Amino acid sequence: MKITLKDGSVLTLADGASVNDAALAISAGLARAALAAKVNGEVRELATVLCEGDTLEILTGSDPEGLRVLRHSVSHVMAQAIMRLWPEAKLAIGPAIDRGFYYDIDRDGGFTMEDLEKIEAEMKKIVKEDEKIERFELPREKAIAFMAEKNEPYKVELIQDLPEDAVISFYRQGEFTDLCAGPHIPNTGRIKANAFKLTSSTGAYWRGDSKRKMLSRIYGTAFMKKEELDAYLAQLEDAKKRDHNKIGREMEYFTTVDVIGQGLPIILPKGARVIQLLQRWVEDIEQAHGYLLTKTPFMAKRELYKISGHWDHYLDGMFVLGDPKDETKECFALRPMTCPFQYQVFLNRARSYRDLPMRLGETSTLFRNEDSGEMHGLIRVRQFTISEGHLVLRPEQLEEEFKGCLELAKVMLGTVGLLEDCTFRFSQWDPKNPSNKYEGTPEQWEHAQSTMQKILDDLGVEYSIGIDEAAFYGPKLDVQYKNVFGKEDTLVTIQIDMLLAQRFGMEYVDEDGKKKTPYIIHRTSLGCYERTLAYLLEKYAGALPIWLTPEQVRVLTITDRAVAYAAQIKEKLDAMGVRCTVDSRNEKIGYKIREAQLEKIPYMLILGDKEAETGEVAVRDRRDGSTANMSYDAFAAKLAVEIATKAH
RNA sequence: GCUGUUGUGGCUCAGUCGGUAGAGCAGCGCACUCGUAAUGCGCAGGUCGCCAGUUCGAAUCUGGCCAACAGCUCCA
Repeated sequence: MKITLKDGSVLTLADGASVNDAALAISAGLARAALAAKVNGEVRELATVLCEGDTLEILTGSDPEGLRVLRHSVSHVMAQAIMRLWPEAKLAIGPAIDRGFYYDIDRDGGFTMEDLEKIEAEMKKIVKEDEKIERFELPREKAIAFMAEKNEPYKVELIQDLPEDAVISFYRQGEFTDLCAGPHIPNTGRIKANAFKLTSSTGAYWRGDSKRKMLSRIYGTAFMKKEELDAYLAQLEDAKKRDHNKIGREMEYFTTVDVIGQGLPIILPKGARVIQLLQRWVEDIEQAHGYLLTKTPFMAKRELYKISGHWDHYLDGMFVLGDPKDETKECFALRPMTCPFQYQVFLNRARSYRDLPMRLGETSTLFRNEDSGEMHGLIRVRQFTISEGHLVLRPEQLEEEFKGCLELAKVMLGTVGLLEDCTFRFSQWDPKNPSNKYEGTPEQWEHAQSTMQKILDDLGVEYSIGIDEAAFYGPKLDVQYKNVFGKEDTLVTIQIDMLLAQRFGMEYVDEDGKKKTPYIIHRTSLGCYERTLAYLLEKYAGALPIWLTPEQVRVLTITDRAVAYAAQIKEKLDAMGVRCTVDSRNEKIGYKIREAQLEKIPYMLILGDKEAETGEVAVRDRRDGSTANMSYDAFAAKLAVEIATKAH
């Protein structure tokens, strides 16, 4: 028979040949490195028998899909090791994930780091035993009985929840058998004993449901070569050095204090300056894009939130002042969003279609009573300020205005340098959501979502779909960003809302003299300033682009004789609006340079007798430590260009 | 909220068996006036996260609470 390989070439094999035979026919080296294969586009294992006309791509550790198969098998080996060490443990699920794998296990007391070492040692034995990994299938009832007999209640539940017609497969290696759809590598010996590592142990709810039991999850990762594992672990360590929560505190951008409370960071002068720069910039750009700046209260009576629906959907997340249940007394709540406040601007008087689109922008501080375990540095806090905005629209303006919002957000994210690492998520409702989260009719949702989809497709936006990620009033386009630990959060959001205008009685008089209900877009342009600052610190490892950095230039004197000259230079820099300080302390120049370097100040001007005499400045560049003597004017010109172009 | 780890001067950390706290850096003072990543000497700084309990005696043992970190769940 003939099969087609990835590069288009045709391989002739005996009938009944397997993927492994094909790999051997290509080269012995490939057969040794092979972990799985893509047959007609589907990931299959090496034992798969090929058919005439199949297309074949052999997968090794250098293919992401091959690595996934390997890691999935390593998770089985880990489960086997755990069952050898602690036979009373109960297995839940153990998939491969982006950076490795995990297995959820029910065992009293969880696992300590010492336990992980024991497990690793046992895993190495299993690798050495080189057990064959074999697949077999069982009919539903037998499969349930099999796992019940093994006293694996989680596996029984998993099988029971499979569709009636599902193929129920198992994988066996030595004495260990696990319920699993596969595919897997052919034998445990193909795992490199020095190229996997168990990285952490933590809690995770059974089936991701916080009402159910918390199991112990062990995370690990695996590669084909020790060097790849070492490089990965080194890269993780390196990423942690960029953690904004560490450098943001060390470099004095923010801090937290016990007596103020969780999720309420103190933004220190450097952080406050960066946020001020961002806010001014955003407000100015939005003004240029036709936004009207508003300033609305931080709190309102309970009645406002009842109209908006937040009282019903969001009460737990709000800071309430007063007794929320006592209807005889006034009760206020700090705002968790700006929508109903900003709508009052529209409602201020009767509106004409000529007023639309009405683009309202506000640098808006919000308060959300997050659960105590959710706070994280500046990324997840209880009080934060966003570049909020609401656009009130005629229906036919929706598409163009949505595009405008996306373009604006892209320009801003691009300017600060974060756009290249962003991904887009189309957050949709889940009509099956059991907790009655969503308002509006299926028709309204269908309309809002199909409109958004059309816009996204027209714009050629590459996006993933997030089911059950919508707001209660409409679908969202979320711009997502990952922190140094790989955890993703929303940076910017653009939402279509076809419900709230009606609830607030927002209307406009159309050309035909009839009153109509507008559409609304909720959007942010640069998102939450605290969060954006956090990501900027991580992206640039604390060395922010020069237009944003709190201190752009530091003037360092070599001796007291240069102090007067330094003051002259500073005066000139001040006059051009450069953020600059003079370090005229009586310290050695190396000491001052070291400090400025650690503070990641872009330029140092080092001034001594020579410079005072010639009227030049010695410019030291933070990035490479290079120095060059030049006239002040030459430096000022270069600096002005870098700041004006917002270089990064 | 849940699981786990952690909490000692501003920062990084030491502190043995329960006997009342120690270093480096930073800060302050003095001397040095120095050419591209740490000059020397000296001084000061802590209710050991908070509150109870056990004990003759608690940084150390027990409990509760608070906060920080990672993960889960939730979310901008």
